[in-house]
Amino acid sequence: MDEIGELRRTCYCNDIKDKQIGEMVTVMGWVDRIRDLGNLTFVDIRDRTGIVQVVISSDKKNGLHGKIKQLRSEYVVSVSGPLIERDAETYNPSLPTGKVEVAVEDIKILNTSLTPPFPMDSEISTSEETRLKYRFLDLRRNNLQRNMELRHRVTMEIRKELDENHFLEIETPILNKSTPEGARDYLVPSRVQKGSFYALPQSPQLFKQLLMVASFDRYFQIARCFRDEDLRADRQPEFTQVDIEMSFVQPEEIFELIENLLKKVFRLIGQEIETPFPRFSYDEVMNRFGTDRPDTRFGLELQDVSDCFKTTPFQVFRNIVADGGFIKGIVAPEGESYSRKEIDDLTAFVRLYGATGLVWIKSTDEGIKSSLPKIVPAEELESAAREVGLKPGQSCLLIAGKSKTVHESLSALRLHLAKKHNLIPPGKCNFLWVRDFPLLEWDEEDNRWIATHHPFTSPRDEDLDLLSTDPGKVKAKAYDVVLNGLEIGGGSIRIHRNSVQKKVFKALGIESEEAENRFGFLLRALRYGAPPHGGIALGLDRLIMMLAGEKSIRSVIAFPKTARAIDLMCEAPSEVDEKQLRELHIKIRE
RNA sequence: GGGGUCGUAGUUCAGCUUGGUUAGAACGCCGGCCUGUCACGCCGGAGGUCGCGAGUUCGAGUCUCGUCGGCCCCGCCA
Repeated sequence: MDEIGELRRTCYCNDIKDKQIGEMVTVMGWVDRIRDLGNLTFVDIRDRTGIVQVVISSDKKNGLHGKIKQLRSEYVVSVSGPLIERDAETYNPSLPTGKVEVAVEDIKILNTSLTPPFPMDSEISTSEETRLKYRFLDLRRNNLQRNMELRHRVTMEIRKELDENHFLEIETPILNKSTPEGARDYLVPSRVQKGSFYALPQSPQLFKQLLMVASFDRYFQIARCFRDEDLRADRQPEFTQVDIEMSFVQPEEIFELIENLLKKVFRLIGQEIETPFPRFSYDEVMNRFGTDRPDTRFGLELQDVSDCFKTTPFQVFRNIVADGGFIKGIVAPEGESYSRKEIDDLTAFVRLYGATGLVWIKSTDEGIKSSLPKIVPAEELESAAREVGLKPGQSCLLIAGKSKTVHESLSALRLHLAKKHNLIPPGKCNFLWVRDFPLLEWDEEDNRWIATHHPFTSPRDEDLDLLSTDPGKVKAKAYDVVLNGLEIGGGSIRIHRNSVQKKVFKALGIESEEAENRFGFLLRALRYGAPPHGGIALGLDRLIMMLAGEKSIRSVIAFPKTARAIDLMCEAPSEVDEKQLRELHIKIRE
C-alpha cells in the first residue's frame, strides 16, 4: 500500500476531457473495472464525476506490472501519466471520456477493499435490505450519487431564490416542548429535570410564528422534522421541510412565491412548468375526485347519482341517501366492461378502503343492466345512466355509503383504474392548489372537533361567527400544493389575534387554562403586536423524489430507515446502558 | 395493531404446484492464458445453517404452524 504524500490530484475523472492531450494528469478514485489482456491492462477509474480509462502495458519494464496484478474492485488508487488520445477505432462513444485515456506512468494503491457485497453498477438490481445495510456502498452507486447531487442543487436553488426575496434563514430548536396534538412526538428524556421530556419538532410551526412577531417578516428554514408514526414509501420518521413564513401576506402572494420557486427548481431538471397553477376549493376537489390531493393527469371523475335513488324501493340505497350519504360512481375508461373476476378484484380493492360493496350499471343494446337487485326499477337505472353520461357499451362502477367511505374508496379506485388502463401520461406534471379547507373536523372516536390543519390556522373572516354556531361549516385560510396526486406542501394564514385564537381553542374544546399551559408563550406573543402572517412548508424529500423520478422517498435520503423505523446500517435504535437509564431516571418495564 | 408479498451461493434468481440420488444457473470471487479492451475473451476452481424454530413424514428447500427481517398497503400520519 502507498501513501498519498505530496501527490496532488490534478482533476476529476470526468473533467479529463477538458484537458490537453499530452498533459500530465493525476486522477484519484476507485477501481471500477479491470480488463487484463495479459501484457496490456485497462483499468476504469471512477470518482463521483465519472469514469476514465487508464492503460498499462508491461513492455516498458517500469515495474507497474506487479502492482497492476494486485488491483481489485474498489481499491482506492492514484494514477499519474500523460493524457493520450485513443485511436479512432477504439473510441468508446458511451463514455464522456471515451476518446482519451491515461497512459499510466505511476500508480499508487492508497487503500484496498473487500469485495463489495453488490456490484457498483446501479443498473444491477440488489435487494433493498442489502443496500441499506451497506448504505455507504449504495451511495457510491450512480443512482444515489445523482439523487444526492440533485438534492444539493435543489436546496441551493431554494436558498438562493429565497435569499433574493429578502428571506432570512433562521434555525429553531430541536429540543422542544411536547404538544400532544396531531402526530406522535419523538421524546427525549431530560437528565437535569427528572421525569420531564423534550419533544423533537414535528415542524417549526410555533417558532416561525414567533419570528414573525419578532418582526423578521420573511423567514425560511430547511428544517428537519420528526414524527413517530408508521412509515410508507413516501413517509420517513425524520424528513425535511422547506419551512416558510411571511408577514403581511394573503394566500395569493404565497402561491406566487411558491410557483416561482417551483418553476426555478424544475428548471434544474430541464422542465418548464406552467404558472399560475389551477386553484380549486376543497369542496370542488372532494366532489370531483374524492380526495384533497387529486391527480388531474387523467379523467375518471366521480359522478354523483344519489338523487336518482332518493325514493328507490331498494332499501339499502334509500337509507344511505336519507342518512346524508352518497351514491357515486366512475364511468369505466373506453367503454370497458369488466369480467366477473375483474369486478371481484375491484370489489376486494375498494373494501380495503372501507367500502362495503361495488355495483355496476351497464348500457347495452337491450337497455340498462346492473348488478343491483331486481326491485330497482328501470327508470332509476336510466336516470342514473343519464346523470353520469353513460354511452352505449359503457359501464359505471358505483359505491354507496357515508361521504368519507365513498370518497376515499372511489378516489383509490380512480387511481387504480388509471394505472390498470395506463391512463397516466408519462412526463406530465400537474400542479394545483387546493384551498378553503374546513377549519375543523368531527372526530368520531373522541366525540369532539379537531383542527384539520393545526389549531393556529386562521378561519376565513366571513366564517368567524360560525365558530360558535356551526363549527363544521367554518372554512380555513389553508391551502395545499399538489403535484400529480402527491401533497408536496401545505400552509395557511395564521391567527394573529389573541381573541381569535381563544375562540378557536374554545371550539376545539381546549379550556383557557389548558391553552395557557400548552401554548402560553404563543398567546402571550399574540398580545404584543403580532402582525398578520402566514406561510407554507414544502416536503423537500417528496419534491426531490418527484424530480428524480423515484418511487420511494428513501432514494433521495442519504441514510433512510426501514418500514419498521430501523437503520439497518447502524442498527439504531438500540438498547442503552443501565447507567444511562439511571441518569435519565428511566426504568424499562418488562 | 392488521393484510399482502418476498427470504435458497458474495449478488440476482430457478427449484416449492405434485416431498425422494450429490440443491442448479448467471454475474461476482480465486487461479491460469491472452497487446486495444471497455459487460473483454478462453480454460479451470472454490463457494450453501435453503432466514430462524417447532411439527407432519421413513424422508422437508418443497407441506403445516410459529417467529424474525425487507418491501407494499390499511389503520396511524397531513
